[in-house]
Amino acid sequence: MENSQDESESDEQEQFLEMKPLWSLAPMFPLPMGYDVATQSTDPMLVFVTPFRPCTSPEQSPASFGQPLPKSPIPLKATPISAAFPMPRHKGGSSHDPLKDTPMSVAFPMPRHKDEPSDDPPKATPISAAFPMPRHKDESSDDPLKATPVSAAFCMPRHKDKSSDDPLKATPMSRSFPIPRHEDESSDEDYKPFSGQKKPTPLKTAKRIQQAECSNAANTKRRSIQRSLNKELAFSSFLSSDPNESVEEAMIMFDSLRRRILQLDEKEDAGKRADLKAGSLMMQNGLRINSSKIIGPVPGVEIGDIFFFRIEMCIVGLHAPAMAGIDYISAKHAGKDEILAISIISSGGYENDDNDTDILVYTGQGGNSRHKDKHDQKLERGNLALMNSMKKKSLIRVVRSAQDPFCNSSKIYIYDGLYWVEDSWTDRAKNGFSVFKYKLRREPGQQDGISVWKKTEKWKANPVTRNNVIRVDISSKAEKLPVCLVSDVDDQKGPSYFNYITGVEYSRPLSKTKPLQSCKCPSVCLPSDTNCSCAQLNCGYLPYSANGVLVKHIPMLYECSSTCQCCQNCRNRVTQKGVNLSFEVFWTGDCGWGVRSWDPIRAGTFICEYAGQVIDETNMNMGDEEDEYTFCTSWRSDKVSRWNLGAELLEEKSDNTTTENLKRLPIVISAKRSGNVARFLNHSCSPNLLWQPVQYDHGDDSYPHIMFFAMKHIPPMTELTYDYGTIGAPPGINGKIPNVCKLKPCFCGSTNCRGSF
DNA sequence: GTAACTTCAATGGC
DNA sequence: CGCCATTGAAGTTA
Repeated sequence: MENSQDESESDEQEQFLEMKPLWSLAPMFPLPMGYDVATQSTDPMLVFVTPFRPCTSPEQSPASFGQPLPKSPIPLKATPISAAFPMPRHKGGSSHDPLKDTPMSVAFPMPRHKDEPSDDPPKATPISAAFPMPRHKDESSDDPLKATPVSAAFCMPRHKDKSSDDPLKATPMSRSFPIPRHEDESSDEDYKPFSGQKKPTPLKTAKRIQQAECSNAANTKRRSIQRSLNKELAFSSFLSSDPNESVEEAMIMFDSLRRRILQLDEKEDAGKRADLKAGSLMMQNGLRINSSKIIGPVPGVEIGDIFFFRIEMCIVGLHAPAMAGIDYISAKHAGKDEILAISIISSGGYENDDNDTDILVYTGQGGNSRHKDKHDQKLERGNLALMNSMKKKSLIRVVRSAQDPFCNSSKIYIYDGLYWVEDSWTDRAKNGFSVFKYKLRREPGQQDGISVWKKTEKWKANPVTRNNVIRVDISSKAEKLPVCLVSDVDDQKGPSYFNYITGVEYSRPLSKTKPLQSCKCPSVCLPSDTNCSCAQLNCGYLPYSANGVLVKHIPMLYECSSTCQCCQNCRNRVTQKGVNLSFEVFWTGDCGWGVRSWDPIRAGTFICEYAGQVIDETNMNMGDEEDEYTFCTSWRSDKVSRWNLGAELLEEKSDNTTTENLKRLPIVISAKRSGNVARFLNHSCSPNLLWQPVQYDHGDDSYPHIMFFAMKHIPPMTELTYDYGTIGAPPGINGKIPNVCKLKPCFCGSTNCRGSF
């Protein structure tokens, strides 16, 4: 994986090569950066073994060679544009550029919402108040607030009374500061954020109760479960000063909450709209970012970032309205006499499907309510804002949507950067009423967004259309989908030879002390069935959501086994069914070969197993040299525990058992001679994958399968990485293997990079 | 196909 | 005018 590439070790490799022809295409190559390969060791994670899977044999698939591609091997996700400020307009118009005129204004905090939680929720409140805020560059302003900049900051729950210091008036910026509140935290009731009613305000108590009663009566059958956050835990979140990290944390927290709420609700047979529950819980607790509306890029959100729910874009400040497709800044807050559009979401209804991804024809809003009479669209609200933006040549963020390839009923939203309105006219909708149309053009010079999707969709349909393919399928059909080997850089022929297998191979028998789990559930295991013995093993819940995503990281995950009575469609069988994504192994440059996916990946999705030969740590000797193709469990990233944070916020008390109980396992897996795509996963200090021990085919818990899952939503063509390193390498290994502690320089590029691993 | 749900800007009362 | 409670608009999700 990382740096030292295969190529480095020539000697050994040659031997391998000789033995197997297969796809030996890849002879060795010069070492990339001069590392001494021999010393590289990875040390890391846990490991273990599992049942075996036959090694696949190698019949090679015909390698196809593509033509040279432009080089930019990796679409870096650097933050494009200036992360902080809106870009200068392009051609004419600069003078009108709203941005220039009033830069600050864009950063104004939005008006608060009256009923912020503060008043009532004794429980809900505090949280955010303590967060430091992330800063970003706009500080420039002369704003007195200097200290903490701005907008980027989290919005906190505010309190209404304290008016005097009300930020609004005096210094707009300040609003975004977290302000701890004390007083009224205690309100009379035990408010739970997501009760059926809307946010209560004290004065409305009577009405609220009334509403609640009504709604309870109406909902006898589908109970709405109230949940609240554990404040103490919430404190620890969002501490980063880096907008990218803050956004990441908010997104991770949201989905963790959402998955856990769904899991809890399903157990009580009341699951519904967990996205809204998680979202409003965060909003009401001030756990959101970039709440001040701004024109231009949103700090921490990059072009190409994907979202699976509308409310996610609201939480990170990309697009505030919960439903409306056009977000705009009101005249008052913009300090102007007109409202201006700041972002739109194209849901796909009118998408012109030319391959021209720089143009978007967008339909205005309104006139199409299902509950009221249809009518002509009016030039007001979003429609008016877009018209004003056209006149001012003001930039607008555009979010496009695509069908989720793994879920027919859902959509994925892709942030595609800045556009400006070039033209507008009225048109006649199918229902006969008139609608506004706006032609938007993408600002040139931005990194790829939706255009990446067009390419990957084509490649998925036919991998040969991918340029610079070295081999169409290095798995030789061992995987359900081809694993493409590509290099957008000349001179790379491929990694040295290895045998592609999809699982682990054991060198000695596993302990049979513990019987295989076997539930008696008929058909499929159900979340509400408290008798399911498999659910009991997994801390009392089915570990996956209905769509197969991992809910929480747990010490050991037990999937249903061959002795369970449930069928293959049971939701508790996920990793045992193998890889489901279209991967490509590509040349990264500094980090050697890496892995990325042509599919968009939702947080919690199963990625792949760490396949290889299981070596018992205690049996390792000098001959078993640790190298970059070795997996062990010594290093655990703290990000893994943070991945569970949202879920833990819902618990009555914080039991850190999940993460604390993780013990190092004796298993060590070597993927040097045999392995799968996982052997090419690189290290990153800011990883997007985590590994989870999983058992389904044997009872030896010291040697579980090591399964990788996505920690966040991962756009197509983004490198997949996990955090591993030598820090914390087991003493046993250190003693036996020289050089194991030698750190390798890290090129992950994340802001919190440790520099080496 | 329907039901249930959200946030925010605008409005209107005091 | 300022404050704030209420209303209406917008569409997504399962």
